[in-house]
Amino acid sequence: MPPAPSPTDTATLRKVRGRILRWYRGDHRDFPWRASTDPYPVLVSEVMLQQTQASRVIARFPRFVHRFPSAAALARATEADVLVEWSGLGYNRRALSLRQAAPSVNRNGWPRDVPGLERLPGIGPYTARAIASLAFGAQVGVVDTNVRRWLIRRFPPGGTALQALADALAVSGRPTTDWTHASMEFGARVCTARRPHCESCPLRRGCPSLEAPARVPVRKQPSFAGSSRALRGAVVRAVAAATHADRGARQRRPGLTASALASRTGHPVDSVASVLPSLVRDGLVHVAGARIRLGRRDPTVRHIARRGALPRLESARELPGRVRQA
DNA sequence: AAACCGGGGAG
DNA sequence: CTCCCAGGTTT
Repeated sequence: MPPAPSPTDTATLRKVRGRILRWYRGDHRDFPWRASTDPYPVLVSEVMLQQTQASRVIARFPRFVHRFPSAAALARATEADVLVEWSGLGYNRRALSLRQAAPSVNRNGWPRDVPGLERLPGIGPYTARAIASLAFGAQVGVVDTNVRRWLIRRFPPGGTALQALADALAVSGRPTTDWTHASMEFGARVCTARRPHCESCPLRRGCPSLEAPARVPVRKQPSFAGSSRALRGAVVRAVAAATHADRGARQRRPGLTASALASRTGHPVDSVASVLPSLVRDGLVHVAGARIRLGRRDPTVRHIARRGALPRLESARELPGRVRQA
């Protein structure tokens, strides 16, 4: 007698995949980052989308790729430029990682497999698989918070790791781009976190969570209001805004004093000062004299300022490299 | 494993 | 108000 079919046998997986794809092709949102499979815009959008609602990325993604149209352009930009363009998106360290990844792909080309992609700064298991799948057509499952939720509800923990389950669903012998978008969008719009739309779900038939969908716990976060993260964010935003304004005004002494920062963030100067060391350590700001400036200290600017003269053109590559963190 | 890292919108 | 969001890095 043959063994009972596993709840995750091939036929079931194919059925689930087909239903979600059919649902997706019938009705899906039109995001700007779905227009291209070029790895650079895919990378930019996926980093922006980390822990950030798609609705908030819609307006920012086109601006960013217009300002920095290629990995080469991003590599040429200063950290301050990138932070200004990133301002307001949150998790500012993402912008620095992205900026840092650019010269790497310029020198070495794009890593085409997941392990290679994961070695780029700011790219973890999710983003590496998203790029591999969306830009290079790799048959790998992409598990974001939406996919994780619907997989757990449709295939309650049965010993199969979520990643393996997602991988099995992705293997179809055909391009994975549609499936990857569909899988995430299904979780975002149908199998939602709070009140899933079971009544109109394409996976109604055979779903063990039908009508009694469990809450799938997400990583919990400390409260944001009044936190040091909120203060850090306010400081970086204020410095970025001042930097942006200085560019327009050809200001020769960019940056803000601590008291100006206190005034613009509405926090006591002591509080502002208390978060500066961590911001400096992260490379989000640096202190030049009495002013707080955006990004890491630029060694070439320091060199120029000290000598009071422009360096010769060919000496640019001999200038000291950026100071490594201790 | 737990802490840290933004900010905003939905419920 | 709480919860959640196309996560990653560091300790």
